[in-house]
Amino acid sequence: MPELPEVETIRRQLEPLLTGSKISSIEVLDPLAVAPASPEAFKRRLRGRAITAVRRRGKYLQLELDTQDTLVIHLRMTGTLTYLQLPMPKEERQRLRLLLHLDNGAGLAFHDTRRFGKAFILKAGDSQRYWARLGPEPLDSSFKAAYLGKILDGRTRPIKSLLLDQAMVAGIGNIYADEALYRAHIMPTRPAGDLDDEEIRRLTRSIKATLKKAIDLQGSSIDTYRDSQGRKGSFQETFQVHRRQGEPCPACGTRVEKIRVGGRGTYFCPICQK
DNA sequence: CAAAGAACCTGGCGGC
DNA sequence: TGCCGCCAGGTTCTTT
Repeated sequence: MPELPEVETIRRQLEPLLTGSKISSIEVLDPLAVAPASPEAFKRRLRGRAITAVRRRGKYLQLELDTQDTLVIHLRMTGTLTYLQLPMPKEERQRLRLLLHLDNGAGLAFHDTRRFGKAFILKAGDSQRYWARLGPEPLDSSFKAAYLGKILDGRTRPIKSLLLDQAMVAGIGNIYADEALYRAHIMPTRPAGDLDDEEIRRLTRSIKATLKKAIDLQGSSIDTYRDSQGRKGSFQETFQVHRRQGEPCPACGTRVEKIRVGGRGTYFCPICQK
């Protein structure tokens, strides 16, 4: 579920709450959440550590530690991170995978219904290599039409599949790929290498504008996404096409269609997008 | 090497 | 009401 805007929303909320606080103890309720590390090894590297910074790269949240290690968390489809006062009410321990106790009496809870989410410790020496796997941040100034044009060149995959490839651009997922392509008036199925310069410029601008607006609205809550205080985002109320099959296109009134692209449900306006 | 498909999990929903 | 298949915001491994 959570894409760049959702993870950034959580990051902004947690940064002032976590920076400078110390992890006093750790509960690993689901070993799968920290696998392939053992719960013991995971806890050993975290216990007693202070959090020095809260950052984000793509859809990954990074809690930097005073050891120079980083606690990395990926929420995948259904993960949530909640900041709360301890002890937790019993009913909130449903589907709890991980709980960090902080020295100020608060806790950071990682819930995850589908159990795809992961938490792991990245050692300082492995950091550079690990993050180099990802493409640039789409909101950075380094993400320009010239870069996008270069990576699209010669590729036959649908443009949407390429936007979802984290090695090309980091942080875009199914929601924002659909919304950005609609905004750029480009069909999700277009072979990436066929886009002309004007379309590439339009797509670059659309990606940035869509993600910025989504951050302003605290992300999208279709089903399970919640921020660090358990609240929903509101960008879903502004969806133009995503999850709106059969409803009218906001621009021309034509019914929004749904197809499958790269195995993912894909929504578009057959008139406005070329 | 690029691209497509399956696998990893759980739960909700529609159809029968 | 019960069972079955399909679908879901993501990533990674395998196959073609």
